[in-house]
Amino acid sequence: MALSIYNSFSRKKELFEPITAGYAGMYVCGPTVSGESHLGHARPYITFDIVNRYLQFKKLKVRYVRNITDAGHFEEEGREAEDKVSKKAQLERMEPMELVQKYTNLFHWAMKQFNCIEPSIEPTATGHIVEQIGMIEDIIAKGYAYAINGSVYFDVKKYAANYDYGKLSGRVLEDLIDAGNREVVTRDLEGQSEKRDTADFALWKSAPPEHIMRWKSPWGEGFPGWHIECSAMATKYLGANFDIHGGGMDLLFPHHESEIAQSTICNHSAPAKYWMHNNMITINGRKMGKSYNNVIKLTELFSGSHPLLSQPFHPMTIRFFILQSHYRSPLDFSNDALLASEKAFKRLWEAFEVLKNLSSENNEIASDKELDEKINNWLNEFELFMDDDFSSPKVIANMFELSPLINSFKDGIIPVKSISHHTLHLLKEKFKFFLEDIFGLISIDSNNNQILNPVMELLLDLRKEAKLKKDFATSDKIRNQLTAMGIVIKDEKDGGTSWGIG
RNA sequence: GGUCCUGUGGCCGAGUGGCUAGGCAAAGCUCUGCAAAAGCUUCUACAGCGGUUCGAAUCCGCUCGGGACCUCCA
Repeated sequence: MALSIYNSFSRKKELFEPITAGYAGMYVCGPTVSGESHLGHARPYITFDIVNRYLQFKKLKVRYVRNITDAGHFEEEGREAEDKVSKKAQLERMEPMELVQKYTNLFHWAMKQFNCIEPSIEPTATGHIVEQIGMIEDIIAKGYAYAINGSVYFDVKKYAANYDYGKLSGRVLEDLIDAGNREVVTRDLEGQSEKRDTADFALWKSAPPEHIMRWKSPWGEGFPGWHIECSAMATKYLGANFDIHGGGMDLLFPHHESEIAQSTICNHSAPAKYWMHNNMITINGRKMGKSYNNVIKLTELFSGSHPLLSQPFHPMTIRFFILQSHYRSPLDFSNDALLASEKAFKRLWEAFEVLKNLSSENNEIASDKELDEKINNWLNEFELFMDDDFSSPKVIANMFELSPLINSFKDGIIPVKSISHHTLHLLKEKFKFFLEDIFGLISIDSNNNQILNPVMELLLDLRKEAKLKKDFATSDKIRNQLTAMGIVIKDEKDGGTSWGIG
């Protein structure tokens, strides 16, 4: 019953104890909507969807906040750089909110495909400029930030002198400064020279004349820094202290470290009690990311339109693929791995469908006590495994242990009476609950076609008649042609026939 | 250069010092008019070297390989 979560802050698994009994506040860093989401982005949102679902199962009232980063230094790929210079006619120019809207819509669509539950609040950075400016003013007033040339920077050196800077990421300030001085940091950051120290980060950036996104502020026209938006929105909707802060491992530094610094100054404490970070999706061992030029967009996955893909992949296949590994392990993408997941998921789902139709009247006593007990053990482990830092792969392994048994019950290889009706009931209940409600998986089948169903029934009837007359030429013709069309026929042990696409 | 992570069978992936994770692929068998599906069986691995221990994939050290972060990044 006790849920343990690996806390990146302590680098240990810790018992999850909500700050306020019965409630859980969770903030997850959402997408930057300046481009299309790729497979790597899918992981945190699916991971924290499971966390959200599981916390609710633990009888907690969850407030799940996931932001949309729609402010910053935006450019859309492919568009002319000069678009940014506002000398074109209104309709020809790139309207920032148009870009943001396009990718926000696409993101929401993808989340729906993945069957992710919507967050309780999905705040946008542009909708919280006032709060961000307020927080920056507070930090300046407390002496931990300075304004220069219309920009505001956080004074990391001063912060580090009084607080534990780098605790989350295990970083030492001196190393960062060294790195900066040694010019290991190759990228020439805009405004780097005006900072007092290379380790300082921007809270507010002055916007050059051609910059498309700009707001008025006490320091001139500009736009907010990346880190402050999360701090401002998290504080507004979850308070100074909340339970879980989540995101990808790559956000640990500097993003989350900076959030801690900002919140510590404004709210006198680090924002979250538990920090959760999912690992990266890799491709040929390398992190999938824009800068590596190795991304596979979600639209490409769903449609199969990428040179590395042999076919389209259903969103549920991808969800299952992600659940088959632990969220803190790196997960290597490949077409073969996805094909394997697709088959595995189909097999598991078919067993689940079979299970729904099993019944064992009022069989009070299991004739095979050992089997009955084994099944109960596997089922009990579902929750134990999830309690252990959301070990979804282990739950899935147990489901695969149960699948051959379910199929054997159906085919009569093992009599259903072997287990008590109580155990069967539990099996049905837990399988359904964990598969659908916790893992959020839904049927991949598209068999519910109003027109196709009766047609298939007719064809299967004709085939059955032919088989009875030993007219195998006809029965095989029906089967083979259907196979060629991508419809698979399965003859059941009881004489019936089922069919499926793919 | 610094900090951290990691190296598991053909492939993907769990692994809390002692008892077969699991999936995909492959092979054989059962069932079947033949298939498919399903069931059963086989394939027993932990980068290398050394150490701790009654016992190590799991702990420690070294070597080699891969990766992440230090810069926008899920």
